[in-house]
Amino acid sequence: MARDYAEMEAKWQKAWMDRKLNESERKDGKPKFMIIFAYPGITGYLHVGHLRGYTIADALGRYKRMTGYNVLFPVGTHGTGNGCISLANKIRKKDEKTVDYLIRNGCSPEKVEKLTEPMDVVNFFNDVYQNDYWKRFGFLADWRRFTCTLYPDYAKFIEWQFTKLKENNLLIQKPYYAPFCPECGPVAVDPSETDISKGGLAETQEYTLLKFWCEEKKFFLVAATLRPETVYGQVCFWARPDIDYSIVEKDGETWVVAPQAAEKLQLQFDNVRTVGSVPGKELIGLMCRAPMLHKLIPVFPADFVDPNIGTGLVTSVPSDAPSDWDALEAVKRNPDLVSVYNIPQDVIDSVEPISIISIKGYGDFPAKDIIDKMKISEIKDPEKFKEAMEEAKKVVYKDGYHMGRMKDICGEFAGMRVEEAKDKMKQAMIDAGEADLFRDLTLEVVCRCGRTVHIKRIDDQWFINYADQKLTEGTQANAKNMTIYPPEYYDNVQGVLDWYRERACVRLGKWLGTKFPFDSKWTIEAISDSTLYPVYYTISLYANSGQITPEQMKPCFFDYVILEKGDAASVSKETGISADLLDKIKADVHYWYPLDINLGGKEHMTVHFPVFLLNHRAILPDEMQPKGILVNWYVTGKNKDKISKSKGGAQPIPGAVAKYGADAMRLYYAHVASMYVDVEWDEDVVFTYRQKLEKIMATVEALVSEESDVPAGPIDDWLMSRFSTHLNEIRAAMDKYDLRSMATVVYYDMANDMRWYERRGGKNKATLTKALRIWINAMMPVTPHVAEELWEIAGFNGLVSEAQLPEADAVSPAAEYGEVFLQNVISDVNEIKKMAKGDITKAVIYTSPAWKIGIVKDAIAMAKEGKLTPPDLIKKCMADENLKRMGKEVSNFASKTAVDLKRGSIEDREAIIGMDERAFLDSAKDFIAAEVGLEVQVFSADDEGRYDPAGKAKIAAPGRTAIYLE
RNA sequence: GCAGGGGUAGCCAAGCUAGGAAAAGGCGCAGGACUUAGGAUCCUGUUCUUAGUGAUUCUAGGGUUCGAAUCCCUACCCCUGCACCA
Repeated sequence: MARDYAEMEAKWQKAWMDRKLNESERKDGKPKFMIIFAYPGITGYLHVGHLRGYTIADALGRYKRMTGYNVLFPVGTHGTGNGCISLANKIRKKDEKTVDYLIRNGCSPEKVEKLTEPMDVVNFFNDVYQNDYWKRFGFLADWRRFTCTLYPDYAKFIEWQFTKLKENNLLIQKPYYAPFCPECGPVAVDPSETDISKGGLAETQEYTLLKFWCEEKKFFLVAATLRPETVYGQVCFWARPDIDYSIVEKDGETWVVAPQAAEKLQLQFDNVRTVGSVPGKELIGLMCRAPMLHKLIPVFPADFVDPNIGTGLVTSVPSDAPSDWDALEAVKRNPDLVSVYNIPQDVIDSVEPISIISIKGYGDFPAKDIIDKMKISEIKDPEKFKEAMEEAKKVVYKDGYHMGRMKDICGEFAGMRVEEAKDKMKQAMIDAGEADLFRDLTLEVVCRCGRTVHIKRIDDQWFINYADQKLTEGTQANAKNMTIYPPEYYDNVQGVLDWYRERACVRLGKWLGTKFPFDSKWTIEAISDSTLYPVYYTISLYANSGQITPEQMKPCFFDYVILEKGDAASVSKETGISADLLDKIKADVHYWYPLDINLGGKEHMTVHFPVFLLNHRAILPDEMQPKGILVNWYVTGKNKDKISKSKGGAQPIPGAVAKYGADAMRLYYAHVASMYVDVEWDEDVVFTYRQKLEKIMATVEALVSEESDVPAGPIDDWLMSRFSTHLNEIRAAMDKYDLRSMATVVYYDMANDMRWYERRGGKNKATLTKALRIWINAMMPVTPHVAEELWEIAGFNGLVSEAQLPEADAVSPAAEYGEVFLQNVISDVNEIKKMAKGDITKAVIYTSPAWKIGIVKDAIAMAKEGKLTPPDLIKKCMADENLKRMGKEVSNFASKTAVDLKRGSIEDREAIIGMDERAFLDSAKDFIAAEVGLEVQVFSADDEGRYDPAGKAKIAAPGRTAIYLE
């Protein structure tokens, strides 16, 4: 049967809106629950992966609604940064890829034309996120409170937040080295490439600049190295003969570096200027004095040197650097050295590798060893050769760092571990004026504007001092009192808070965001303006409705409504907001806060969540500290990588909803795996969830349209007990926010029970009505549209989204046990039937003899007194003359019973004993016969006239029938 | 490097913070029912063995225990985050 999901969804979404279910109002005295998901940054269209966490948040909110809470689930977006600026720029320039991307995701060409201003982009995506994603998924979010970090009222809130940080002495200034675009200012370099167009994997490395004095020319050749500990192994120096180098003046010294490096130096040091240039080939053959060694070494030509990396000059340590080893071998065979550069042969000959570091598993020259081991000399393809060299470098560096020890030749550093020597030698050379520090990126990084990004020193950078000890400890203490899932993160967050240091909180350049209130040349950066914001959702309602204006939202306003500082009259006077309204807002803030759950993707574990906690601790009082954090893992692409929003290719959300229906997607997210593992996106899996839902809908429809009304019997008791059990399971699971377990119960266990009830002939109207009310209600959090539809079909009043989940009745193990027993009998018969040879037409079932029941009863009684042991039980049995006559059979059974009872629960055993198996099976005889396809006879093992040709009956025990087939 | 997570049957995935069921559930596969064309539904089965209560399994190897997928140790392998990125 084809269902129009879109129509069904729209119908119920409208019904919810009409009833204003999503609009959360303070209800004094009613318990509240406030949940948010970490709002998304506006970087383009979202994909099916993002909806995982959002959907879970909505489902949790809905669950809380149906269990007595007044729920607030607000949403917003984060537009800070330059994503929207660059997107608008690209659109303005009609960048083909960008336009394509927009159109492919459903933006009309006319609309694309209009997205040329950053705020247009912001507003466009704010609309897309709310209307095309969240509303389509049926979220009961309070849209009236929607906020965006670029709204003027939000900015007022951020200004206030920073005022508070400053008052608390948590803002500090110090120099900082940042990736910097000459056009846009500092940029974020990270794999998601939000700010940049190339080089997201680049890292900032700290090089040691080594100064080599060249007496002949009166200048320093300056090399950059990552391994200052290897200076004792320097034997020569590499320069590119085919490029020109720059001569720069720095603090009265003359340095030679590649022109690219000269540019970078100017960004990181004062008083650097380029004063001339020198061709690389003129450097070849010069002798220069190596730092630390204080020995003259020759400059040799090398073409592996990259002028874009470091200084474009390299000191050579062939013993430990594979490329140096390789280049040295090559240069020694190069006749140009003598003929072109006039280097004396004895100088060339004197250059020999020096062994300086001993590493377990390597010989004197680790560089040579790794080259041999990886058989790099045999690689012909230049690209692959280069890659192999890189790999070799990494391996030998890493092994050297961890396992290496400095050899005796290394002066005062001899015997030290490399890890330790590295810093000490670096510092020694800096102190001696032979070295300096320099930072560079490992890859070329290009800003979204097209300019190349370099590291720049920024002197007056503002930081939030997250290293503050009191703040850290206070935050850690709060985190210990919070509900944090998964449990690993509960433990882990303590350590994360420990290593949190000062964090840059503002940046220069053209960025969207709030201006730094103490110096407007700075803009508050993206992480720092998204830490305390959940509390703002309690206020945004009033700004959005125009009851208060940004101009009125002065610090004293926030002080009053959030921190309860000041008095209404004077704040009212200063802001122009009526005292009544001030008090109303204040009451709202303190009704909804603290935040109960902040849910976000796992990427937030070391970024957003810690600063979220820290800022709350820094600014808000104890009673407003957050209560919970939930972390969700990703939906990944086929190759286990995160589905990238920028790279496209992922299923656009509106298409997926149209194809599978919102509820199938919701069920998929809730049930496909634990929240705490990554899931590979697979449309076929979503489809099976859709089928599952359709099956359930068909089942309910069939049950509702059932005409007959069979009187209630044991199977009705069974179903009611099962549903009570399930209600308990649901509540237990949701106490741990375990949506997946809850969904298993609702969509699988309960569905199976309904099917079994029907199979057993259950058709009692009252039972069905009660069961359906529970079942459909339990579906509401995960599949609200389907639940509403079924709720209506079943004839229940109102909206299920407003209904309260019934409390569980008492669970009856006895009522549940009968069916378990029955299923065991059937599966045993089937099992034996499979094994038996020949035609089987009849099954004879024997129930336990009375004496065994008696023994179990005795055993239970003894167990309850806590003195059940096999010998005692046997003794008691043997006191009975009738039992004694059966001897060994009795003692065997008794000891087995005693052991069994120690494991299983006594309640279950009592349920078994409490049942008249014979009567029960008699009543179910026809059902068994139909299930196994055999004629069925039932006897008690005690029946005198039983049919028992194989003598099977004696095997029968309570809970376990004996079976004979023929 | 620093910090952390994990290896479960053909696949996905529970269970493993409280040790006691060949190991939930789903998918896939096989057989059957129904009855038909739908990416159906419903039963049954899906380690080996066997007229059922047996044997061997949860990366590998040790250990603790009456008993371990679950606790401890070792090895191998995989993965994640790491700060002006939300």
